[in-house]
Amino acid sequence: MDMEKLVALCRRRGFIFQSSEIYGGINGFWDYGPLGVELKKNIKDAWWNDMVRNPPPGPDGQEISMVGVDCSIIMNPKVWEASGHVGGFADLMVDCRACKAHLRADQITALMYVKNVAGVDEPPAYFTAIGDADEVRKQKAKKIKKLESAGFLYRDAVTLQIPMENEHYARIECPSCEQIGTLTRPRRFNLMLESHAGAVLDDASKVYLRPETAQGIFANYRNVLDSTRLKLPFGIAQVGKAFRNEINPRNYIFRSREFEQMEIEFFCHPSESMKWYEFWRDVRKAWYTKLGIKSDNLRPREQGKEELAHYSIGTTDIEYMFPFAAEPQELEGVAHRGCYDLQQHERHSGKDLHYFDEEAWETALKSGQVQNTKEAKQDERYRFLPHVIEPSAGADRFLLATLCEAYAEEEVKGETRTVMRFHPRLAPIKAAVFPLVNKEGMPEIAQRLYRELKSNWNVQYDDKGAVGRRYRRQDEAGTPYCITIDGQTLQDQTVTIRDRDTLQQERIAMSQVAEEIRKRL
RNA sequence: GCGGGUGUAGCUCAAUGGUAGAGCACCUGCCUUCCAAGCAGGCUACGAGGGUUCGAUUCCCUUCACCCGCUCCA
Repeated sequence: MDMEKLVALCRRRGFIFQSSEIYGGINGFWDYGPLGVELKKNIKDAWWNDMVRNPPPGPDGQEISMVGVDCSIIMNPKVWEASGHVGGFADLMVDCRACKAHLRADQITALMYVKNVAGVDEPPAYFTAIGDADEVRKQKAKKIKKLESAGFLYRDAVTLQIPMENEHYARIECPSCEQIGTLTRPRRFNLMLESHAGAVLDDASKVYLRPETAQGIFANYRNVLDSTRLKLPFGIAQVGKAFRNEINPRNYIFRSREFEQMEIEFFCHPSESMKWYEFWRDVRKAWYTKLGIKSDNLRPREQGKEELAHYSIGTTDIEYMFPFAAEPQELEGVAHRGCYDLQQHERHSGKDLHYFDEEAWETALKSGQVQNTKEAKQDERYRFLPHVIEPSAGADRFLLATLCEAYAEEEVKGETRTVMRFHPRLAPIKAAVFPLVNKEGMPEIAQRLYRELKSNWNVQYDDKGAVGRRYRRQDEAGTPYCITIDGQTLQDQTVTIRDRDTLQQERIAMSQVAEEIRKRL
């Protein structure tokens, strides 16, 4: 599939426009047009319905408790200190002044070689490469051999995120162009977008646009618990905008600076966390398949140990094989975050975020296993920080996958037909109503049917041009059903319903149209 | 962020140092009884800013956006 053709169709049909296009656009920001907003809304509604209001049964067939929140985009900046996004947010980066390479400091390993003459070290030599010490040895084998034969000995291996003295740092070579002393010192790039709340533009008024919706959930975890009578395990969900100051937005809407997330934080007892992690991983993958993503384009990928965030016990990326990339790209990450987030917020806020399992406590008390003392209540069997499973999905990324998956061109009677094969549940327009010709009372009947249907669904009426052209127009919009009022309708009150994918028409009673659409959606 | 490329109508493309033309699409009307038919008419463009020039869409500079490669993607 050709991305350029998809982008052109999305623009032509009003799915996606570049933001601020009349001013030349702005890198990393996109607008959804009339069809795009319907598609996106359907995606978010499907997620909310299938995950929050009516989630699938849990691993043991039990009902799952899920509730939602909708938090502010701007929060107290301390939230981002606790979450680690301020300061620790971005990786340390180094730039090469000579070859302009832009590299992650922690991925560059430097091997130090020193020649010791009469108890005094000569200036050291460094060899670097992207990767671990073995990688450096492999890449620089020849040079190292040469140096060793000159009497230098291996002394140490460090990554560039370790602070270093100036005279040493000046002898580091760029792993890309191999020039010595051309690397800048490691620097942090702030990937959070900033603003100011309040009239005065100073550091005290500095606020951040949230880089993820998750922290709003953690910050409200206590509130939700106290206001709902929820018992562990349970999930809190949120759909909303998030912002990241991506250095290099690319690939259409895949990596934008403003995007929408659909996130769940599922809180459970530590001993059950692996079970829930596996549950959500499987549920989330199945959800994409159900909504029309072919499973061979969908790759769940367990992250390797070296990729994992330091607090995570396990993470699965659900990846999709986009046409613009050779490797599958992440649609959603299902992360086992342990108790990291609640622990961080407990430390930074000073508020108690532990969960007290009253049921377990009562049971233990009744059976005489414990004494009713303050100390006993502190036992981690009854009082603990819940573990968290986080399925975090990108709404825009799934929308893009949906577009890529739906796009099809095919030959119909020597003509090329372009059709968006959306899952009917996601299709922006559910049905279109046509009078076959604009006479003999057909438009009036068609209008009446149109008005009836649009009280339930997004439906279009079209009487312009030949009927074949109207069908093709709806194909590009991905409308699953087209209903045509023809001469026979005047005789027997039947209409044809045409299927987008098979092009087959079926004749049904006009009074049954709404019921038929409901059945098929 | 670096290197390369591109930027003329909604789309695909053309021409030109003297302010632009076609096909498709779109709109109006006629015609049309099932998959982009036909006829007539119509709308719409030199990405932005600056410079050179009597005059710039064309030459130069800057900038913005997009594409490809590298890098990055907490």
